[in-house]
Amino acid sequence: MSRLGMAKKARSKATSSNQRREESLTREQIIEASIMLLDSGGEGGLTFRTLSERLATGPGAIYWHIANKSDLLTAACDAIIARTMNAPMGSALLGTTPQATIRLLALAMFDAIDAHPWVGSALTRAPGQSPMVRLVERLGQQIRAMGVPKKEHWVTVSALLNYILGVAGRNAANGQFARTEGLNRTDFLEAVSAVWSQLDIGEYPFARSMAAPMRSHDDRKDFLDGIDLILRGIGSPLRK
Amino acid sequence: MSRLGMAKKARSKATSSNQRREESLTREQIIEASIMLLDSGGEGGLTFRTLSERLATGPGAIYWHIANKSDLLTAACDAIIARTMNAPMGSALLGTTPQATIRLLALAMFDAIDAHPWVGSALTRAPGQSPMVRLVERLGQQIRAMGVPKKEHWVTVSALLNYILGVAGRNAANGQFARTEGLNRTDFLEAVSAVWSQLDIGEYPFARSMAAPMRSHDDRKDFLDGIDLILRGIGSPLRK
DNA sequence: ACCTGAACACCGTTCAAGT
DNA sequence: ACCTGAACACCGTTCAAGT
Repeated sequence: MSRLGMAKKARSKATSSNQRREESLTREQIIEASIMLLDSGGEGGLTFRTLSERLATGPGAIYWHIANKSDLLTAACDAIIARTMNAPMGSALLGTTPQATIRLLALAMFDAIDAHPWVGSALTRAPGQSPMVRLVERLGQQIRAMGVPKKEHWVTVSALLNYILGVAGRNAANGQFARTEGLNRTDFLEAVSAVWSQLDIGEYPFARSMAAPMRSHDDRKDFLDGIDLILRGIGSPLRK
Repeated sequence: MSRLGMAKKARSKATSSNQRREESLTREQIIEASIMLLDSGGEGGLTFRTLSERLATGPGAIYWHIANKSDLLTAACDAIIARTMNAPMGSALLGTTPQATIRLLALAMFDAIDAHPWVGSALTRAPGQSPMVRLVERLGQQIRAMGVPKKEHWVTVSALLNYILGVAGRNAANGQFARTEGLNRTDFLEAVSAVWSQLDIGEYPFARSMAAPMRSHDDRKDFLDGIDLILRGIGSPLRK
């Protein structure tokens, strides 16, 4: 569309009349375009062909700047996480308790993954890489501030991290699944709730009883309640 | 290989001389073969072509019994979860505390996802479907038995579920990632730990301090410790 | 140094045609 | 009712050839 034309013009203009400007494709441009494609088209929306169209080049050009698709996904994911962890909530955090800060961090991640659902699965596929490092660092500093003994740092950060990524990822998957079926999230939950409410009462009594809360629940609120549950566990003495 | 030949012979023999035996491909056969392919070749190992080779048919035949690949993955996933939740740990569970039962259930899931790493991501992509129902039911019955008030059932089951699937999934992803890089899990953790230990100390002090525990930790033990952390939270009174 | 774009070896899925 | 297998419209990735 016009976007393509503009990109092409901008680049050729830079090449012809502006020497100091980056004349060539940059890694950042590629990642930025990837994020837009992932946001609008889901995981399947990012293709070396659509991407190169958007950047007004050939598919081969991208491989000069990026190793492969997995590399590209990790980089896009990292960009989102970096933005989220460095967001200007910084000042609001000072002076409150570490618990409150953890809640804010968790909520920021929840909202980021909600806005960029593909981040959920990308994070799982890139263990130990830079997106994860950023997350662990921010959570860890609050765990330290809470006075959790060093021996428990690893378990504590792992419990929080996995809960956050687990719920946020599942929430995002709900949204994507709903979109695939052509429903909005409310209608989707309505539909799942309807199915659960008709489960065999002898075999699935508990799951059946979850149909009602599923229909009326607030994803963000429940997410925070779970964080509180874990924070409570962190604060409690060991049972045995 | 010989397996292919055998399958072919068995089916043609059934067709020619045994009337009551299933002459045609069944959904179960397809799912079973899919599980084997997924186990040995990872997510990319399941292909309609490899699958139909293994079943000694054409790719089109599978579509008579299965809607599409997503349907196939969910069905394979459900088969694993069903087996895991109905495993003969049943008798050992009676008479112990609900907490102990939850630990056993969680560990069974951890081991199942460790043995079938593709289950982790398949579960995320099929929210609200039958695999999930089975899990929620088993966990929920124990939550009831613990005397958790009804109002907290939803949050509690969601916290446990997400922790279990989150950690198990991440653990499985570690294993797969390592395999892709041609390492075993120990060497992989060693490598990640080495990278983390060289992070900038000003920017990532906490993540850096996690390098050591990452090298020496026991995945299953840490997983259980996290479960205990959450169980502790469930047992504690609300803070405010 | 960076880009082009055709080519390769795959995918999931469909569908006329068979039995 | 169930299967065959060629065909379609895609993928990610490579690589000779260009500038």
